[in-house]
Amino acid sequence: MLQLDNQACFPLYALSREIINHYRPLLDELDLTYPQYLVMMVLWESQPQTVNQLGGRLLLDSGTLTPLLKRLEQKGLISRTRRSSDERVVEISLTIDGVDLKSSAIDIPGKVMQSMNVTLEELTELRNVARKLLAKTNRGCTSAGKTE
Amino acid sequence: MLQLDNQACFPLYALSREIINHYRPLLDELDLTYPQYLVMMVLWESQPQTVNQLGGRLLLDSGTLTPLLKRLEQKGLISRTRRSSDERVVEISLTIDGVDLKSSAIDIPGKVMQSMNVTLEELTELRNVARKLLAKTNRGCTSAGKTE
DNA sequence: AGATAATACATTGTGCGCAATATTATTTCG
DNA sequence: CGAAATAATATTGCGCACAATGTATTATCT
Repeated sequence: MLQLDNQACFPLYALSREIINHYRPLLDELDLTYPQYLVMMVLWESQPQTVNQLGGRLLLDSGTLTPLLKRLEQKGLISRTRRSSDERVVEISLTIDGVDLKSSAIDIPGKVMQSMNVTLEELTELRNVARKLLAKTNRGCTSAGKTE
Repeated sequence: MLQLDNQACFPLYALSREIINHYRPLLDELDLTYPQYLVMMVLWESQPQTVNQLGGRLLLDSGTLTPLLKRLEQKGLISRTRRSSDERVVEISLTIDGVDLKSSAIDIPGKVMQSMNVTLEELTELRNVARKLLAKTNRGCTSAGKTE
């Protein structure tokens, strides 16, 4: 019928923005945007990582990441250094401040859940549905998933 | 654990972008962006609508909509006219071309489903989960739903 | 080794999203 | 009625996303 409510994509698009809006006041305290927070989270998991590795994990290209990483560098949270054995590659490492920021971020997911007034079950359901479809449409890209 | 894969928001954020990326080549043929397509869809349902009404439906504010609507106007798909009985309000109507474009858009959802290689059941599940959470976090805003 | 291709990142330009603020028009209230 | 409050849209500025292109650097292939 080509109606907004019949589309699967619109609720997804709207909900994604809505959730990020709930992150915003919490991330403001850390002086991070949501994409910057994602990059930091990936680096808190494993470090250092190349721009390519970050992009593979977050499904973002250098056109998005390069300026974002420069901003994180300016904030003193990361360092960007060319790999000596391959000057094409830029390795992203956390600074002390970058590592330390994790402790301030640790309670953000809980607070977001609370402010959105949703249960863990609902979020888990959402996550599973989204991950399933993401895996289908994005063959291989998230494959670096030795995270668990 | 503050890991990317534990977050509900990241798969949602990534999947939302991923789906929109599948819309892109199809929308390119209509010279529409995804948000522009959403606005057109809302107008195809009901017309005319004020900027506020569109924003309430799509959860977007005038800071996003005003320039977007100007671009749709430039393309000759909509007209923007101040309501004479209340000069604050801008009414958005479809032009003939705007109405006609619907027939070219009618088969987009099916093509997207196909290109993403997902089933209708999966999309329905995704839509229902997303709508449920959207309704919870967004009390009242989608209430203008006389669309069914 | 030298040309060609491939790789990794950077740059440019466009269009969102959103906060903050401005502008104009209407309501409300004393 | 006139001032203050409210409402609807517009403007400005910043940071993504993404396409297209550019620039080094490394790999490949005679």
